[in-house]
Amino acid sequence: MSQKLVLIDGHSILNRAFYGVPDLSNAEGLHTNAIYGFLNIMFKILEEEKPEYLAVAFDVHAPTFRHKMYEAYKGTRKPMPEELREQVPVMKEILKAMHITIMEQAGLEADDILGTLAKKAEQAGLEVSLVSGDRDLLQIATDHIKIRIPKTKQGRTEIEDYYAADVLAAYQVTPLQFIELKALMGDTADNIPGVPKVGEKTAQALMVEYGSLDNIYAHVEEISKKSIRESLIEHKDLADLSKTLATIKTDCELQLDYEQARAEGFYTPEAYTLCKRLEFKNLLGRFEKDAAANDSKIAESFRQIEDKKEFLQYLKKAQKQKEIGLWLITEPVDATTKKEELLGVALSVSDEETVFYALTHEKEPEGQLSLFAEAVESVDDTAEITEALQELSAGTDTQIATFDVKHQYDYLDRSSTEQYFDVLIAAYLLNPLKNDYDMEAIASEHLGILIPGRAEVFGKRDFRTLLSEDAGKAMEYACYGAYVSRKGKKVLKDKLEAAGMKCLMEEMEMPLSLVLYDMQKEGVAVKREELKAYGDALVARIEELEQSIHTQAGTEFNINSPKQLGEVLFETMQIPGGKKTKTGYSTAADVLEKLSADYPIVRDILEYRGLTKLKSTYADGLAAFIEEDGRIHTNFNQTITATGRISSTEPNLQNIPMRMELGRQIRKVFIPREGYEFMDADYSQIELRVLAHMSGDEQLIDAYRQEEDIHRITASKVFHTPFEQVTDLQRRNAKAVNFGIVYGISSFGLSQDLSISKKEAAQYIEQYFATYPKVKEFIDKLVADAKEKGYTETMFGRRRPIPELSSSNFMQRSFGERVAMNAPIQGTAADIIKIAMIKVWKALKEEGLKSRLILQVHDELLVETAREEEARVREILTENMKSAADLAVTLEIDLHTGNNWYEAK
DNA sequence: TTCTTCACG
DNA sequence: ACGTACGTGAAGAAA
Repeated sequence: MSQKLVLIDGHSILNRAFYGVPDLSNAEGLHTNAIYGFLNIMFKILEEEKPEYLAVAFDVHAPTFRHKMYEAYKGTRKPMPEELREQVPVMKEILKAMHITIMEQAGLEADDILGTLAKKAEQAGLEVSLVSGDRDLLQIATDHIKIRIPKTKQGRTEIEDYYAADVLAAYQVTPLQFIELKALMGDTADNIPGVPKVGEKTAQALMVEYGSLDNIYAHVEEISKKSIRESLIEHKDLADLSKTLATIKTDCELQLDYEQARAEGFYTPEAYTLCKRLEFKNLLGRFEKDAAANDSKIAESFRQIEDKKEFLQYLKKAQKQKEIGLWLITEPVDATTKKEELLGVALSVSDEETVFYALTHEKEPEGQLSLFAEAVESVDDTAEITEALQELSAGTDTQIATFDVKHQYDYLDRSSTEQYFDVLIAAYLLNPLKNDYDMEAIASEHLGILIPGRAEVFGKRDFRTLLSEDAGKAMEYACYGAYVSRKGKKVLKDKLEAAGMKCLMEEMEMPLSLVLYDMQKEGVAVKREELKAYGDALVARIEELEQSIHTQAGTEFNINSPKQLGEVLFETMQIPGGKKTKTGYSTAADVLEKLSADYPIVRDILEYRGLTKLKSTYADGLAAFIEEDGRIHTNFNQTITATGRISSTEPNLQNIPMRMELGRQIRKVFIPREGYEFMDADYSQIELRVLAHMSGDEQLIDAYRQEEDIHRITASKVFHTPFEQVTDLQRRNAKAVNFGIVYGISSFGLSQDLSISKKEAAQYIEQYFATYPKVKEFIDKLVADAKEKGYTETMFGRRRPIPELSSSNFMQRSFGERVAMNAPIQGTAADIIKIAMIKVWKALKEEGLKSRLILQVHDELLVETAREEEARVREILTENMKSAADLAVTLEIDLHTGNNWYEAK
């Protein structure tokens, strides 16, 4: 058996894959569909052929001789879409990482490289498979050179194979004649003009009859069809040019280094890391076992300390270190609670030394006393270890790098945050668009090292199980955490500094992490019984509505199912209001509301929807989160949002009903503890004020100086109406435009919101911009700057990348533009309230007050206030919120107190 | 797991 | 011509 060479036409396959694979992108916003498709095709071919050698050819972007000839003839080539262009360098990077030979040479097209290499290999006695999406290559086919054309359809890749005989069978011409066939018929995709009026059929007939281009012209007078004959004669120059264009060179000065082109050693750690970054989860398996061998080098320096005394001494010694990495592993005590216990401590002091200690926990004796109870020296050493950790982390002599510090404050010194650096927060600031920031991702993206992933190590096990089942793995996993934290700090700190976010990190996010920790720890008291009663009260009405809806529909169905509901309303009942979504009928509230006037059943459905939402999400949902202390401890997440806001989960306490009275009643179950009251302060239109400041628009700033209803003033200015005569409608419209500006205005969006025509909406916007000209200037500049830099920035330097801005897709690009307008405004407002939170928290703490900050809802702070401290807390909130930022307009707040959250709003 | 809907700012 | 307002999280259904 002779040896085999696989040659791949890089751009052509990438192109095929780009159009054949649905749009994909990773968390960085990089499009990846073409790369994904390419790799799939390549792996498929490799598995089929098992070749000895492999090379990929690319065009160099500089125009080649053939292009120039063509461009001289007719314009330029169609540009490559940006989504594809950005994938080319990454594709090459991944091929390089896989040690696959890339052939490219200025002045040579990929076709010529492929043709030359194929012919040379054939002469050397190899079997050649040439993979391309381009039928042009068929002219190269012989008995030993197989042209393979992959077709991607419906996610499946099928490959058409052509030896010389197959070309003859398919086109009735030999591969060499195929060149002239192409020259006659042309190829728009390949920019070969061809002879006008000669298409595939005519060209084929001519070639079959005359055998060559020369022979056709020798007998051109015999051609019966007048129009074809004349076109051939008139456009002989085009035929000749086309032949030159269509001919692939096979005699270039080019050598393939067969040693380097060996088809082996693809699965390198670099390639694995890249695949991971590109989020090709199902390709990762190919790399894993080879990559695993490489992991162990770092892990060789990891060790476990078994003896508690030894570990305590180690912690003491570590206090002399200036920089350490520390990672504490905690897990909930059991599935019923959020309460966690400390399971392990990993400490990394240098590249050579990272250690791990596993804590022991005394377990309650179950059932009868064991005979061996005396023999088991199982004591809970949490207290001792915690004490040592507190000592280690107190003061600023030892800088501690860690991952997710908020989850570890239980065991650390909390008198300041200056000694901590959280690589999780740093990674978030550097790119807030990612879905998760696990240790593996940070290690690979920022340190370029490969570490075993959580899923890989744990499977479905938790850390506790892992410790008992595979202590070595558990130790290694924990140590990686400390190691990556310590190493990552240096890199991330530099990156933050370079991006101008050092201050944001050190003075805003790190202190905030402790504030959020305290808020979570504090929680908020909820009246369990009242919440239950609220839910029960809903049930009766829900059941009544369910009956009524089923009766009116004449059929029993699941009202909660949009699919069934759509079918019942728009098919069974024949209610007009047609399709909307790709999966079926839309039954969203705005659709149903338009129908509710005419159809009683629709009114019932809307009411039903509202009530079941309250029951499931709030009544039942919240009840499940009340802990033993009678309080709900939400998670405040600091590394989720794209704009810098914080988010709340398990449960979400940032979306408790407010706008509708019935829902709002739920707020009555949130109560202060005995002897306390709630004090709630929210910023008044903080985003619009931020807009006024950032744009510097004198009119808008002036409007705020008047301390009057801003929407009314806007209406007065925009509609040229005296302030007192502004109608409610005018005010509502002005308010919608104000909101629209903050969201990244579009006439369509505004028209939807106000139920007016796009044209009218556009007029409002125009008038608004005429009133506030600098606002227009400002948001235009935001978009322009973002396009140039690829990201937007808040007043405090927080960045948000906007990859969509370079999209060739209108929808995506428009989205990017709206985001560019919104993110700096929403983000700056988020920054301001974060500053306020830190200031309020500090003031309460420094003055030794009992009152506590417990909730944040984007522009609102809730303080559980000791009654005797009311006056002082009022001052603290007011002062600190107002002075959180120095803007051209004042920051105003609305502040209320009450015996529950309902009263305090 | 993904989609649809809906609660909040 | 394209088809949306910005930012979240949770529940239930469908796939």
